[in-house]
Amino acid sequence: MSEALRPAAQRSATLEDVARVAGVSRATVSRVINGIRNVDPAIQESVRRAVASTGYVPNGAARSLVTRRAGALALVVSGSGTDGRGEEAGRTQVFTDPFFGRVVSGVFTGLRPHGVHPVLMLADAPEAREQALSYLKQGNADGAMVVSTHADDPMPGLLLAAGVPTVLFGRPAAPLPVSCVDLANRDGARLAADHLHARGRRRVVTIAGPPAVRAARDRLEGFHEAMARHGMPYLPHAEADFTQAGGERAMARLLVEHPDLDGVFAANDLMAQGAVAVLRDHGLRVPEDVAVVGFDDSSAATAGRPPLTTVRQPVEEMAAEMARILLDVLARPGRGATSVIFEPELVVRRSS
Amino acid sequence: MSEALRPAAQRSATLEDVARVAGVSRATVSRVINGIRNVDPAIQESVRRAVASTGYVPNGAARSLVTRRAGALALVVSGSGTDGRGEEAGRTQVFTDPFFGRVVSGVFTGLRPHGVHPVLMLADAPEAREQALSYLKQGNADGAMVVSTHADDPMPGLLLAAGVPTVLFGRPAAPLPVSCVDLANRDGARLAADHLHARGRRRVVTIAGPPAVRAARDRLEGFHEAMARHGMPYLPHAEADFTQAGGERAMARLLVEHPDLDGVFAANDLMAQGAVAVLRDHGLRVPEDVAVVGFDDSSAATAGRPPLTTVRQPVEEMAAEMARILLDVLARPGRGATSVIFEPELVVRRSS
DNA sequence: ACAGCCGGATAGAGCGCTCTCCCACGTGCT
DNA sequence: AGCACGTGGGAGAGCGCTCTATCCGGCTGT
Repeated sequence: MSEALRPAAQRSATLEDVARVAGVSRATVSRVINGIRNVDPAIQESVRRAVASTGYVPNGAARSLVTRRAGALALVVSGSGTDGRGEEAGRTQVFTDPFFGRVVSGVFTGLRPHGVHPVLMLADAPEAREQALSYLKQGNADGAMVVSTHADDPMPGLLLAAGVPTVLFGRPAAPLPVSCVDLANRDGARLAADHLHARGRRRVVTIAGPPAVRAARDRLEGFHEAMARHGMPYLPHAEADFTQAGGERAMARLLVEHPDLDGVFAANDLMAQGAVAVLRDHGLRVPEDVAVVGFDDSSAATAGRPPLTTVRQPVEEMAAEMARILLDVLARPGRGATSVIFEPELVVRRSS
Repeated sequence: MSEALRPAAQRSATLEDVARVAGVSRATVSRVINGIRNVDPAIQESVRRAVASTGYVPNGAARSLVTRRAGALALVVSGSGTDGRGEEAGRTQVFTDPFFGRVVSGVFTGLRPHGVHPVLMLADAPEAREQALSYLKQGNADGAMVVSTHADDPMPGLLLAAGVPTVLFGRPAAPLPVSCVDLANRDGARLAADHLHARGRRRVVTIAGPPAVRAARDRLEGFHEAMARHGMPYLPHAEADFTQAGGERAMARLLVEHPDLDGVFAANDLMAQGAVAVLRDHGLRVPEDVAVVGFDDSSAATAGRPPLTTVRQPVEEMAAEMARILLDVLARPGRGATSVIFEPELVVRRSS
């Protein structure tokens, strides 16, 4: 909480005041304001006038106290400690990733019609996790949408245990009875594999995401599986951290070991972009010499030269659906966990 | 508010319960929990045990009701309607911009030590503005940090009128008595101008941001002013929307009219990145044929090839300072508006 | 030894709202 | 005429917490 404090504003009007002005009871004013039950139109009108003249605004805390709802939902960015970088640098990394922006955008889409606002919480370290958890238990938000990066992230389990209604972006690693939205990552990787194969690429490498991230593993496995079906059981791969710089380093390493490669699949667009940059640095042409396929179809896919062929993940839609599911859980509790899996789609651009 | 609703969880423990278990009064428990005034250590201990055994968590709404503090602050992204694009597309654009991510990161830095969480609000249209405003007036957040894109944005004025403690990122267009953080944009542009001039560039063009954005105007004017001092009173410029695609279009236009240009200053890195891409598409080498200087020093500056020379705007620090100022205003109200202006810095990389 | 203090704990009055009763007054049916 | 019922409105009991005023008991000072 800290020492936050509203300035000594003059006492603002309460229901009581409005009731007095309108010459009715508190209950009636409340009814008009919340649009509940029938109230004589004439009285409604006079109440409305009283509201306007007093400049009345309902007090959220008082309302929450009795309704036991906060009218806010948490958007929790969880997992991912600061991998060696400075604390803030790691944070900037996370929030600067187009993925995060798309999630926020989608969440707004899902929440806006209901007048609910997202509270941003970062649970990247044990104490931050505790803080976030206690904030939620205090009832400051009615539920949580969790974007969890690491598979072994304890946050979903903790939230579940705390009885906080929760929806995840991405299937949980451990089998938890919790709702989620996710992408068919393996299928997406297969699309990329089939495409590279169809383009005649036979010396293909992969830049994978962190193995601790479930989506990263699924993409890698899906890709390898599909390639195996095309008769290529072994594929070199390097791991990176979903950042462009990481992608660059991985690409450089792969080039040393496999100078004759002719195709690259990266587990996200940022890394693919890094790969393209390094390939060009080495005098290789994309796509003539090396075809590159990314994943996500984020803004990074169209930002670079050439624009990336990529596997589309409809992050905004997924996030909006996540918000809708949570709202739904809150509206009628007690129903089992649901999950919505989105289908990926290949978007062919000039990098392959 | 909508129909959000907590699930029928079993009644959680209240202060009363804890008091009963510990065999003391409610007031004493409250004191222990809030760490206020002297309480006998032995009693403190037994209260703590009672808290643990009951799993007590204070109810935020009840506390807010009496303390008149929410323990949350709003981060308002204001202005910028959806310029023709779809509604969600525009939102994604805003949130995907590295600038937004850096602001969020900085806000966390400033807020974390105080256990306060940011509530994200988007005020991009009249009704959204109303919604945000009423949410704030209800006391759901104790104050607002506003990132306003357009100079004629009414939000700061409305917040001020509503008595909501406010701090702006960027000076307000109209002279309002409101605290803010900002960058010395003109000085930053001057650094860019001096640098390009020192590099011997004499046919320089500018890709400006939307004239409705104050920072964009300041950068343009500062640049022109400095160039005039170097004996170049007239410089062609094109306006764009701070996006990479916009930067590309602007660059293409400028190339048609001024095929012999040898220097480009863009009002942010995203547009600079677009400029580089288009220059290369035209077979021009950066920096040999054309030197490019961006603005912000965002992740986009180091993402492309070549990495951009740019004017550093310490967005994270600025946002953290904005949060600190707001916290300060809340802690001791009634003091006049303050402003903190940050100094830009030239970061020379390979694009110039 | 008694007034005067003071640390330590309690009682209880709200904070502003919602919501469940309950009442008064028609209306329609038997 | 009598009764059930529906409809519009009021009274008042909390929701869980903080905080002021108050009380209690033991210690000091003269």
